Amino acid sequence: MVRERRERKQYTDDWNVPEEELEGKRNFHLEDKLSDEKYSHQLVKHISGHEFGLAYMQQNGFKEPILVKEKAGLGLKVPDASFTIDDVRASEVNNDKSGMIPQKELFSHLCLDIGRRSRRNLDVMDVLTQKNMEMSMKEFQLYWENPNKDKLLNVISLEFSHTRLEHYVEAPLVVRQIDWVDNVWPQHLKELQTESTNVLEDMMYPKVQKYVLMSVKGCYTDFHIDFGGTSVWYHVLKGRKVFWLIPPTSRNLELYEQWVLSGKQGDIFFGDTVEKCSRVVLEAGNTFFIPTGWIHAVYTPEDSLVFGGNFLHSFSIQKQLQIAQVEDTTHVPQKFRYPFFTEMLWYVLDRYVACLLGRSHLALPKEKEKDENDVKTEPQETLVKKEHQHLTQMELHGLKSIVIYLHSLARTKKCVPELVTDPVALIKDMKELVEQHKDDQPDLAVTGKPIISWPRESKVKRKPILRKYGMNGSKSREVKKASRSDRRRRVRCKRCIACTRNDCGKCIFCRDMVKFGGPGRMKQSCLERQCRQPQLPVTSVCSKCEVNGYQGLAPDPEMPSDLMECSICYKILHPKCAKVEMPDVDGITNEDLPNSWECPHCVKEGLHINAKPL
DNA sequence: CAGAACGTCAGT
DNA sequence: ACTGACGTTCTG
Ligand SMILES: [Zn+2]
Ligand SMILES: [Zn+2]
Ligand SMILES: [Zn+2]
Ligand SMILES: [Zn+2]
Repeated sequence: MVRERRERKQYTDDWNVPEEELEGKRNFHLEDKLSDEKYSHQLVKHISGHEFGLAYMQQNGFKEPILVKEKAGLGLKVPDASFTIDDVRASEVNNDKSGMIPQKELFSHLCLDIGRRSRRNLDVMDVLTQKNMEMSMKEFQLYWENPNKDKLLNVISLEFSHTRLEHYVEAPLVVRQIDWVDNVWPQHLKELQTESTNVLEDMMYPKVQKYVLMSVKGCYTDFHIDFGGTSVWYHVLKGRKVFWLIPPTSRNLELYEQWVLSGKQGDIFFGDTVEKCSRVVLEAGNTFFIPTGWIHAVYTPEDSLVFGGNFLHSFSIQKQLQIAQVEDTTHVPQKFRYPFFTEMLWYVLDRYVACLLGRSHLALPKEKEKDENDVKTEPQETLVKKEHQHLTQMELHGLKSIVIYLHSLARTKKCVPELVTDPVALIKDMKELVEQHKDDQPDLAVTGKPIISWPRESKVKRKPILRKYGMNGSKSREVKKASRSDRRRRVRCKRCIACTRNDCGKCIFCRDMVKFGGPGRMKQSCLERQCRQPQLPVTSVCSKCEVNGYQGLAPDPEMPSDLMECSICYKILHPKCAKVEMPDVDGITNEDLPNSWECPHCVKEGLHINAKPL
């Protein structure tokens, strides 16, 4: 992936090279490079999806490209390959389910959706002229489906987070565990992101996590290094790809700089100027991982569809910083670089200090159960402390180099995020952290557990008052577990804080409501109005005596029902009626939910032990 | 009866 | 896991 395909273009722009020279194309033949035996030696590590976890990372770091042939075990989610538009067979065969959208359409629907929602044109590279051009998603779809193409167009910088497509794709688990965007960047900032475009001004976080690449046969992307020293995951959904790979040794990076600055990219196949260049073929279904700084070129031998993403992480920090410096010296414009690269470094320091020393220097908005008040607060005391956690050498050295790197920046280029209240104190804490960990043992650092991550509670904030309505969790055969349909539906109490609020008009359910201009299909309560004490319907009656919860009187809104509903068998009873049947056992009242207990019968049966959490 | 919205399901 | 869609239940 490249943030926006720049390649040569960036430099031709800057230097104002006449058009004619651009038309010159290549002075080498790709066929030679595709077959030449001198690229045959392998620099790529082949491992299984299960092996490539966080522990692998902590053990080995990520210094060589990794090829995983089968995605099983990676924790990667991609759409079914039948997604692709040319799987005509699927669309013909699936006539069982009537009224279904033909599979054939799905891919283009999704891609169109990207275009529609972002109101943005695609950045498309014309392979022959190496020039970027814009076109609408619709135009590209026509091109893609047209069997008689008169030129080579390549889509390699289409980031699709915050589009419909995004939910079809999840990065491999390791990546999600180490990606700084997921584990370092303040969550609330990322959540503010709405635009699906990659316009820097609208970007609230480094939006580089999910790319789709669409390339027709013959496409070629010349040698480059991924922006900001990012690593890459790269899954070939359909088609095939050929990579030429060059390790980021100091010597090679130096040569790379020269090659880029020479402006002679079209004349020289960069792979021929270095000592080692390795070629690898990726088949459909393969997942490829490119480490920081690896210089690579890509050829597309057949129409291809690829999902991938870029990420920074803690196991190649020094290299990442080194690549950032390469970008400096080759004058790569900001818009082609990792967004908020330097800001991210500050956040990294804070995250490590917060997670290991328990002191955060971030002024984060506090989320409290107290409702109502969502205000900013001071930097927080994170009271997470356990036994000593060992850091890998990679992390330790990396963190040190961040400090040095930030220190080396000119005052105006330090990019301290506003949220970082006291950068000086932060640096000081980091130095203390490094000191504390100077004797950390590498083998003890291989835990398979992330050191830095956000508390996973963000979503659980909304009280799970109605814990899991249906569901038994019990395997026991003959348990006369009431089928879920027997469960009495609850209704809002109309008195709690939530019930007395007004519809917010902004949440998904409000926006769905007809009164707010929505289609009214979801038919759900406003999120702000989710009842804290859902009641049994006033029409409920005891299953034993068939009297309601109000001594047979008319329901009084002031008086609570005296019926109890069993959270296990769902029977509704007066406690006194239950007592008659089973005098020796008491029910267990559930404090979280009004009129809820585990009835004496279920308690006696010991069924409550099956009450699984969640 | 209309209006609200609960719990569940299927698709992603 | 997350979300939207839906049938149905509940209230007044
Ligand atoms: Zn709302
Ligand atoms: Zn309520
Ligand atoms: Zn009764
Ligand atoms: Zn029961």
